Amino acid sequence: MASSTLSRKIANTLSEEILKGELLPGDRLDEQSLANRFEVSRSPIRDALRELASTRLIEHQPRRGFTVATIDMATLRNLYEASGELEGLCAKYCALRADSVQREHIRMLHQRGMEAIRLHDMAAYAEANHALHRAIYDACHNDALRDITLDVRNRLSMFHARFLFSEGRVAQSREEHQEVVDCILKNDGDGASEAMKRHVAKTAVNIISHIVQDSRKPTASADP
Amino acid sequence: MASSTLSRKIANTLSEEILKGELLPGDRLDEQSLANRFEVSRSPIRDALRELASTRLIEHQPRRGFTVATIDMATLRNLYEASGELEGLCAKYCALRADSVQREHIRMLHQRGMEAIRLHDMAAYAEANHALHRAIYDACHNDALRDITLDVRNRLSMFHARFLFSEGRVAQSREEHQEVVDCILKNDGDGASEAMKRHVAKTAVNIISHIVQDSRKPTASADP
DNA sequence: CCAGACATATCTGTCGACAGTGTACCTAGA
DNA sequence: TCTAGGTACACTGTCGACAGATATGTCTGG
Repeated sequence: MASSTLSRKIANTLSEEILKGELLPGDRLDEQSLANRFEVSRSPIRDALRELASTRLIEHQPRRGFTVATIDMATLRNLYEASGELEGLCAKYCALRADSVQREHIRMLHQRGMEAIRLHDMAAYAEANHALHRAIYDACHNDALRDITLDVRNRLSMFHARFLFSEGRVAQSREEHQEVVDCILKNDGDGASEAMKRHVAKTAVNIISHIVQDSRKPTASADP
Repeated sequence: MASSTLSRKIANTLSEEILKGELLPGDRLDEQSLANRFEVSRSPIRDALRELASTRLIEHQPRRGFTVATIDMATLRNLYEASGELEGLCAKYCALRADSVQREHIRMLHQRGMEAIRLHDMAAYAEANHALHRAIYDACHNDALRDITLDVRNRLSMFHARFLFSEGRVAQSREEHQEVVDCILKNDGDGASEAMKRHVAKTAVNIISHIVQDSRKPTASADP
């Protein structure tokens, strides 16, 4: 996936690092340091940062540079609310419009997730989970809606990249997915929408409790 | 509203020109020409263009520069569908959460629109219409949802900036607004959502027919 | 010992310049 | 006259440099 320009490649690299949690919210993105690291001048770095800012993964303050996006609890709740509604919409239109190939693909991805659970492979489950959600966006037959929904999902995923699902949560998540997939395969748009909204809401509660718990830990300090 | 950096000012200026229809879809945005026009170097122009691209008002193709965004009919329909759902959500949450000041503001803006109709002042109506929709986004008490909805609305408005509402459509629009506002003032979330979706859908049909009609006109060609 | 002012250093915003690529025009041949 | 090839131009991507602004660290006074 070699993009043509340097800035595009750099933007992709930084994007992945943020989504993987290698760059954490609040981290400064220094133009000079990045220029040194990628062995280019500041120009392509600036272009890449502006491009990344468009996805809201990083923030820009005039004369203060770029930082990996941070978030307050209120915005996090708002984003999860929006995400639930958007994913619900995708699920609804998916149930009403997906063709047979797309339905089979969704069924298969759900099964792959269950297989990962059986093997207690949490990384594989996270992968299958992500793929399932994406397949639903793709099958809603509305590219604009798909793009918006995916942007919100990415914005959220960068904040819980470092939290692995617990086995208990995964089992619950599987059941919720089951409902969504059943409704989609039955062409039940409203059912799929409601099931997906419930699923996202429960995920939100789970993640938010993790974050609250995490923020109570004392920050690491250098002891002599 | 003087922003601190040159690029921010330039981005705002260009954004307004696109939204007003002074720059039309497909127009090339030449870095050199813009640099000459604003009497700056290409650097702040590049920054401004990248920033504008984040709103999807303009498009960027590597080594081919920036152009004012164009759209095909399928994407237009998708955007209107997404817009209807998003505005419906804003209306729902607005009906459930708006405080008394916000409700009064919405009622007032609706009345201002009706006053504009009585005076046959289409420009004032367009202004009041836009203000009413924005007030509803603001009162949904979810900034993330508001931002997403506004972005979609702006993306759409650049394509019908040059079509003035007909008197007939305006009268119809007023009735649809009445339904939405009534539901909001009654705290009827689902009613407001459905009314708003119907309103956007009818607007979409109206605008799309205008655009189809417009595209059938022969394009102006230089006759010697 | 703490607070505030000053000086230093780093970083961003902006500028001008060069090289490579894409486009358009012009010419030559069928 | 139309097509194909080549050439020239214009534009974007990238680079290095300078000036203004912000943040940091230090010093002095209370």
